[in-house]
Amino acid sequence: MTSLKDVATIAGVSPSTVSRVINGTMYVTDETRRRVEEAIATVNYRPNLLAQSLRLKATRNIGLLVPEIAHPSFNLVIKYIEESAFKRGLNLLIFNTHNNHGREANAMDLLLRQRINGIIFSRISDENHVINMSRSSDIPMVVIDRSLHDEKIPNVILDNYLAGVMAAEHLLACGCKKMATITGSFKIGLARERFQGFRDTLEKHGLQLDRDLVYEGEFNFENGVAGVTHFLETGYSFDGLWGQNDMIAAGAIGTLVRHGIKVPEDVSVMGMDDVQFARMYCPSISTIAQPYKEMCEKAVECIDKLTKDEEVEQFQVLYPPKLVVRESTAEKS
Amino acid sequence: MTSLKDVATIAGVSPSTVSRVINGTMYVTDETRRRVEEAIATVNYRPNLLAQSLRLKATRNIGLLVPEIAHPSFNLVIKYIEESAFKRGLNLLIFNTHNNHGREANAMDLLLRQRINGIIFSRISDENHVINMSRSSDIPMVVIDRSLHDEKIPNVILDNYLAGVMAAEHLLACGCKKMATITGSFKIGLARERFQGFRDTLEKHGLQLDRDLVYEGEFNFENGVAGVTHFLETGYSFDGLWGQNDMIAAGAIGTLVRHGIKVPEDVSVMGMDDVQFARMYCPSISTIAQPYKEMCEKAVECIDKLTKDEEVEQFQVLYPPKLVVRESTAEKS
DNA sequence: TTGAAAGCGCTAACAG
DNA sequence: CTGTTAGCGCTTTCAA
Repeated sequence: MTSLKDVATIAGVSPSTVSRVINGTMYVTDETRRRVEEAIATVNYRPNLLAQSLRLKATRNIGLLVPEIAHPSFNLVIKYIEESAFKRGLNLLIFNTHNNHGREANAMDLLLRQRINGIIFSRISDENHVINMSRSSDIPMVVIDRSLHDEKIPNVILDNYLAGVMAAEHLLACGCKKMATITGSFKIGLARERFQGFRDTLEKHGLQLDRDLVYEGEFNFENGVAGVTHFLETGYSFDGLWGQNDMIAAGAIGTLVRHGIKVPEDVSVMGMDDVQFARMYCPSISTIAQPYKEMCEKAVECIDKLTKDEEVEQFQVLYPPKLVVRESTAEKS
Repeated sequence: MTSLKDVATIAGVSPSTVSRVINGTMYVTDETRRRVEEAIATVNYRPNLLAQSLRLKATRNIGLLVPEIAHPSFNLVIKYIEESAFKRGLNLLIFNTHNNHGREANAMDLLLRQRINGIIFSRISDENHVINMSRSSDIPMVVIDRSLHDEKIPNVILDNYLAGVMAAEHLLACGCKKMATITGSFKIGLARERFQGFRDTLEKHGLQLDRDLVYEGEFNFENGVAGVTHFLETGYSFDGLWGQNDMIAAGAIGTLVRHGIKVPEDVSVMGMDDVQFARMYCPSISTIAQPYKEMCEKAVECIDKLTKDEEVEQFQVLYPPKLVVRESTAEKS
């Protein structure tokens, strides 16, 4: 590989001059500039980013930690983070943490040691050692998707309570009288918040949420299947159902249909997130969309600002969800 | 950040000794080793990977270029490449090329300039300048998913012709008499190969594939919708349909069902890839699975071998697809 | 406006 | 077994 030094020799100038031409850091005579540019072109010189980063103590790479790459919603997060990073000339390093503290710590270590420009976590674990690692470094960090209560790290998250409110309101608007819900684990804050928004809104409209129509489990397809199966086995009937994400909703709809229960005629079913397959499902899934694109853009913007030591206006940015009505819900006739 | 030099001072040894302790490159007295390790521990020293990489002219990072991060099948590719990379202590840089030559070239440039350890392309464009970039560098490269005819770059790809054969055979086994197929663009080699395998197999069993029951388009959901809509509008009927990927199949199934045509009772529908939502769909989608996990593992293994200047046994590794039978196909009663 | 020189943090001869 | 030295490729004072 040709180095800056080689270019300098060819152009008959000093290395510093070549550097100045490349980075435009100082004024250079038109004549010298021309000679340098010519030399660069003839040997097809490309600056070594490693050397540059070592010298400047900074890279143009950012790290993204997700609990599961193949999860449809993190899939969107990865896509949009990459997109925003690209726009700002940042490259993206991805780590799948599998919700595992060791993996998380390991990824952070690797990133910090490469003088990463910033780290975006979705679902940081609240294990102390990870937080401590972040504290002890001065690398910009942002949490997306799940809130973390640490004054130093900005949060870019959804208003999950409002999501619950909106889900309840839409099902009520459809004329549903008896609601069920299948949730993620209540150990996770956002599952509780979504649930509270949902329950509070039903109560406000004089509808009590039956405890036996609440099924708590994982944020996956199987849990949607398990929830509906449980409701049917215990003989509980309902005409409105909210799954706390689209995979739960898909499992629920499939199970209802396989039991000869029509969606949306007999039961209106809603999901959440608006992942890609929600619109491809049959029936297509009504859902509460997360503004992933804006949230990801914001997260990268935060990294950028923190890098430049600018103030990040709000410590916690709360994004409003959006209702998307499709086929799986309909007004009772 | 504390440097190796600091550790050396604290331990009262030379920098090289510290380096030797860390890398285990040479024998060091137990006593000195202890002192160095103690010093490392007290200041919580972590070697700077940038400096190390600059010196060694190599990183532990690899690059992955995909045409679309949010595409369900590339999603799996990303997941499994990350997994295989992690197992080998490699970090993953991701670029979304959007099938765009400029983006591709830009990503390669950025990667080469960081002395990336290797690059995995899925869907490299056959534009000359990208190939030329790869030729002129000595960085290990591998193509996954779409074949590239260049003697220097190993290919890790599926036997797409066989996939077509298997799809045809399964539909025949279901007792289908009149076949339709919705394909990706025939500009893409793998779409042609899949089609040929499908058509040849039908002919071998004495079934001619009706030209009017072949619909060519994009590899997406909309194309599945468009294909079936077209068939129905032109009055062509069929009892077996193969969509060349699962999204096409999903679009096709949804459109059939919405027209009151039952799947699989009236029409058996198959997809391809076995992406995540295939099993979540309703009806769940029978499909031709790609062994993504093994393919990704192979791709990373190739990078690893090429890095060590080992020979990569085969230039082109062809993987066999696998039939996965679910609800969307069934034997005619 | 340009060049010389130092140094980012590390490793690897080469001596001893 | 360990220290000294040079250098990976770049940027940035400082001086001319």
